[in-house]
Amino acid sequence: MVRNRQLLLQAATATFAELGTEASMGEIAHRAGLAKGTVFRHFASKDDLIAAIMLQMLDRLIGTAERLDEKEDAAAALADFMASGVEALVADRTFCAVIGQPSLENSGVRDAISRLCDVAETLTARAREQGAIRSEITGTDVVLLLAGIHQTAAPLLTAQPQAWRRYLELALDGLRVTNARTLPHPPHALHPTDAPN
Amino acid sequence: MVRNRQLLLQAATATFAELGTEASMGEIAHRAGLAKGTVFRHFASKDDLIAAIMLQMLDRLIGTAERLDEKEDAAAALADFMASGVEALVADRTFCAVIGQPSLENSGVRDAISRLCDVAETLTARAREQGAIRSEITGTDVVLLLAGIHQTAAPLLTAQPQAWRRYLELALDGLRVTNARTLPHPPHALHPTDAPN
Amino acid sequence: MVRNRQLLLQAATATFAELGTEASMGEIAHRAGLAKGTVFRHFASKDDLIAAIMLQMLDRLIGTAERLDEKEDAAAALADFMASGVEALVADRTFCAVIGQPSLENSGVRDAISRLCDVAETLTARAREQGAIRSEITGTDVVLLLAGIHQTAAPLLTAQPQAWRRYLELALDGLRVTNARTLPHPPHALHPTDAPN
Amino acid sequence: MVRNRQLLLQAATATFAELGTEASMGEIAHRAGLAKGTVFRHFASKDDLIAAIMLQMLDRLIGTAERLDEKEDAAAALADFMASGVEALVADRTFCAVIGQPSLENSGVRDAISRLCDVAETLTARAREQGAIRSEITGTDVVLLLAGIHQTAAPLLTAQPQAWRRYLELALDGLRVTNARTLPHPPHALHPTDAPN
DNA sequence: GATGAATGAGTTTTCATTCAT
DNA sequence: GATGAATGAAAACTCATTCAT
Repeated sequence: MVRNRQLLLQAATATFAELGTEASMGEIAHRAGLAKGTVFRHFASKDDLIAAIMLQMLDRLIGTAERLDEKEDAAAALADFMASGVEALVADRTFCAVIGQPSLENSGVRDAISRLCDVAETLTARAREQGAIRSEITGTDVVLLLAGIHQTAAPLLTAQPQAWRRYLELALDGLRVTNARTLPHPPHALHPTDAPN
Repeated sequence: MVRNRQLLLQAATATFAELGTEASMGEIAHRAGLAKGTVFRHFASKDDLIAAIMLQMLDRLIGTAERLDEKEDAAAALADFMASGVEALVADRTFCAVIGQPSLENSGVRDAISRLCDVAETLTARAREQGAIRSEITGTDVVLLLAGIHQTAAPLLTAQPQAWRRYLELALDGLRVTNARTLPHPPHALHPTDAPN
Repeated sequence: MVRNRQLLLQAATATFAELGTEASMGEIAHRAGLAKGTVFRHFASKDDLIAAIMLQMLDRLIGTAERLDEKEDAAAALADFMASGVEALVADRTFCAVIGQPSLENSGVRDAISRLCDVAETLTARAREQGAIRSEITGTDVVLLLAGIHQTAAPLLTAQPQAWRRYLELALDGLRVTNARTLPHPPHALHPTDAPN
Repeated sequence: MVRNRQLLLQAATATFAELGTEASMGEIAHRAGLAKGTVFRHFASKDDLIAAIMLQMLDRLIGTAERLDEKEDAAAALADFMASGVEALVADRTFCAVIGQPSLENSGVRDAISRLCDVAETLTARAREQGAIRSEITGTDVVLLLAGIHQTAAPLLTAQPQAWRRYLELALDGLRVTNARTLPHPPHALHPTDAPN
């Protein structure tokens, strides 16, 4: 049933957020009020479940980016995008843990990350053109920063759930600096095999 | 034997850096050229071993900070400290993974983090007073940023091991901005439960 | 539906032949183009399904024996019967695997095996009387030899699908010897618990 | 400890003989009076355990063959070898179940089977030369017959543990026939990739 | 002190079987 | 009658931890 799938995704998201990816499938089943076997009926393996959660979040974030791209003010759109992104990570540690592991060789997730970088680049390009941010910043930079900002605030998560706003603003201030030296390392794509440009 | 303890710490650091915290005690023992039982003679549990590694790294970092505090140029000292810190994280994923988990209820590590925040605050205060960075930035902010910058570059780690330099510079640029709005969330200590001083 | 039953028996026969008795009910349902639940509507349990397949094969073999019994030449009839029997086993490993397990306490199968031994005995008796085979050989011996001959050639099954013919002939040569010593162990019925007749 | 290894091999042999290869590692551990983990300390996987059992039996059988080869009377030596072989199978069904599964891609076992065929061929060759058996029979035929004879008697195993002697004699009588037609299918090696001859 | 064999709880995953639709 | 979602009892295998030698 489609409702059980939702139940499982919710339970898994919450469980992974709380215990990390090492949380057991049994725990997730229990929290969803279902039997172990049912988890495997919906997601063939633990990796599949993790991938599904990440895809869900990535798709949401891509949608947000596309909606924000219709805004006139590119700088505000970019800031809103980053706020949405960090907030999504705060609600679900899984994303962060897995985005750094290239071992998750899930093509669906890889593709979604590429798409996310693409829409981020669209937003970023407009902000660059409007002179709102440094000219050297790419969409991939912006996506990478999401996880970085989240991580910065993560140790405070329980005591200060909104602390990420402080570090997001700090990062935005860094992006907005226009009279600074060129950054010391060139930008790079996350999955450079995607397309030769 | 005190030499075995060193062997184990080295092997464990390398193993955790490579395989993450899920690496088994057996693997660590093997890499140290010792038997499993010996690991438990030196470290009562896996968590203890992890804590010892973190302590080692934190102590090194505290030492670095203290040495840098003797420098005249506070801004340069702070930048060097952050570079050392991020580099240490890059060399050892364990730190990052654990710092966000308040579940590591190890008082030794908590104390060391507090001390690190203290020396970082000393460095930061001088930079603030010299007008080199925003007046609202605290030592804790700086410590938190270490993990954040590392995480930002983490997905590129294999392909671009030096990418963290790009994001460190970006963060420093954010810190150096002086004409920006006040940050939206107040600063906070990492372990506010410590005795109030 | 009676047609679904046929579909299932065919699919199960093929599946067990290919994958052995460990093949899953789901796989069988899938190959039959039906749902798992339907398998259980037709066969109360996996053991029941296996028993049904064996019954089918045994019935076919009994029919063959009855038809061959009308032949004049008893020796040829017996040889043909054995060839049919071994060929049936070669086409379906299940039979062989299960015949040796007294754990399959299925009375239908036991009865069918008894009937098979009976018709085999009819054929064998005529061959004995015609002096074509040793006088001490029983129908049960002949039935047991079917599985034995199949097993002899089984390791070559993939590379040499017809190898059983070699060992069938060898066995027949053994049966035809008339000047040999009496066999060292007396003949026995397969299911001596059957009503004494 | 070496004694536990023996305990496990014994328990596993008995368990597999009784329940077939589907018997669980847990059951084996239990029968050996050891914990589950201990089984895996001695045998890395279930397949490894099965392979170890088969190797043990094959090595014993090879030894027997070599000893018998010193006998003057080649026919008697061959008969003794076959009796030993069938008896070994009767004591351990595992061998039979696995010899037919080329899926057990264990090179150690494959090599041992080859060696067994080689010594069997040595025995067989002498019997052939002494005119005691048909000239077309190979060592591989003899090895294959071991499992076949065992299988023939298998259904009687509980009621008549010695019934295999009846079918062994029958097979020997087949081998001894010298005035029979040539067998219909040529002989073949079990692992023809071993050496081109 | 060091060893490594033994332990057993815990993990992912499979699958026969049941049952509401 | 048919379906396939749900179940939960195994199964193979891992690993932190203990302890006799």
